[in-house]
Amino acid sequence: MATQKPRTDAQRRAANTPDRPVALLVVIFTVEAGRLQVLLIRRSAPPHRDAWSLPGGLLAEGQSLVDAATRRLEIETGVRDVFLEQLYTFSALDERDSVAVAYWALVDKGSVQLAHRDEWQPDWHHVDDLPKLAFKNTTVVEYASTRLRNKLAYSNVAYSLLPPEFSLSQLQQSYEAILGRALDKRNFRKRITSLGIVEATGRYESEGRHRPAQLYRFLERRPVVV
Amino acid sequence: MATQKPRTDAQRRAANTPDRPVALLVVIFTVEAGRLQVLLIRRSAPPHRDAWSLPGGLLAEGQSLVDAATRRLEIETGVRDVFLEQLYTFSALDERDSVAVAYWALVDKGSVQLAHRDEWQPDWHHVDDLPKLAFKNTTVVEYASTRLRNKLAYSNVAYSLLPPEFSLSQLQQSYEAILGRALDKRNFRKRITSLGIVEATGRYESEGRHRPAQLYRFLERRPVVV
DNA sequence: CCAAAAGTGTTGGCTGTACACCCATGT
DNA sequence: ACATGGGTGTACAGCCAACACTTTTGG
Repeated sequence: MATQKPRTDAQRRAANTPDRPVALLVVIFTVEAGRLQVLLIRRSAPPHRDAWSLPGGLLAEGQSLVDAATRRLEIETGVRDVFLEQLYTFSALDERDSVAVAYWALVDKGSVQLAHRDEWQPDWHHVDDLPKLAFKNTTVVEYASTRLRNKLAYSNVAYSLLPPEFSLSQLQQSYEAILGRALDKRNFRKRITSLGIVEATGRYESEGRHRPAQLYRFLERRPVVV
Repeated sequence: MATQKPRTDAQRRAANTPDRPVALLVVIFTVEAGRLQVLLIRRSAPPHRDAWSLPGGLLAEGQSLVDAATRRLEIETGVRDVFLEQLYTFSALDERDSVAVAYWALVDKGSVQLAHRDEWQPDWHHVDDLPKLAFKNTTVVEYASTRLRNKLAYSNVAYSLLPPEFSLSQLQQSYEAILGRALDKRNFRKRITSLGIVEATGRYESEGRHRPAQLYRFLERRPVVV
């Protein structure tokens, strides 16, 4: 029967369908040093004081889900216009009767400026070496990691992990970090270039004592399914 | 920062994060007569009186999302233990400040017994010929149809659309109804049997004046990704 | 014997995978 | 000259798509 007209509190209680706290979580991934990392916040208030948890908060009045997620992402990292997608909606993550809508995002660590706060301090953590997390946030991170690994295979999501120009080696390192295994260089380059999601810029990156690398960029800096 | 301890109403209002109505929708698909159909409810109360909408309702106190979806599905169709999965969470579907969590399900029409009510009467509708729907439910149905078409390619979800024993022709007809195009018979049979998701039962269906068809069953009557 | 639906194989193209060496640069 | 990482081609296997006729049954 879907939703109806606004009701009084009395009506809601009578029907046993009270309004609920709606929480929003964001799983923010980045890749650095060949490892997949996730942004966590150190809790400075109970419950789970001093434990880590995912960034999030309650949905403000009149706020849409995607707005809340975009806002939270920008608050924590300073970045906008990156890959950000709904992940899943959890109930019973905490002891209360809340519903938690999770989003996930990919960011280029180089363009992130983490929030500085005295409390609720954010920091990056390796996904395969997480501390104890508050609530059931470990489940949420695992769910997001699986989605990311799957999505890597049939989309250009990686555009959001790297600076605008990058070498194919950098891209391959990102893939390897996420998938947790080495990829064959020739096959990787063949596949990526034949997918038509990147193009060479003609510029070269020369850093360190080796041959300069051709720089590429993504044709689209928004989600594309291939 | 995720969720915290229960707050007073005064605290919620001060933080501008009031609790919200949480609605649950279920997109229930079936296949019959070579068409993909979806279950809709005729609204007998405002708003959108006499329009059709998806079955749903507000989340009861202490109820988890999957429980609410399971319950709603059983209320409308009488069936349990079928494919049922979370689809997406929408905000701003209606004029209120609600959040709507949509699920989707696949049922075998033969085992469905539609609810009979004086009001809120449910009925099947062809997906490619929907009436005007209340709220933004057309969006929800399209989203679910897309998910279904995708999932058909790499899972055994169809187990939930057919009786326990069925012929490969029946299965193919279901696929064709969902995908909206004809499939090659030999390739279809080769693919399905080589996926190892079905096995022959040794029994035969003889109905009508033609050659009896070998009956098959799904090895697993729960979601499996292949 | 006719209508209706079941059942069955082969081929060509494409895609993915395995695999090893030479090159350009800076020190 | 050497260490570092960049860049490249081929061969084989598996998968998918196209394609048409024979068989069994009931009427």
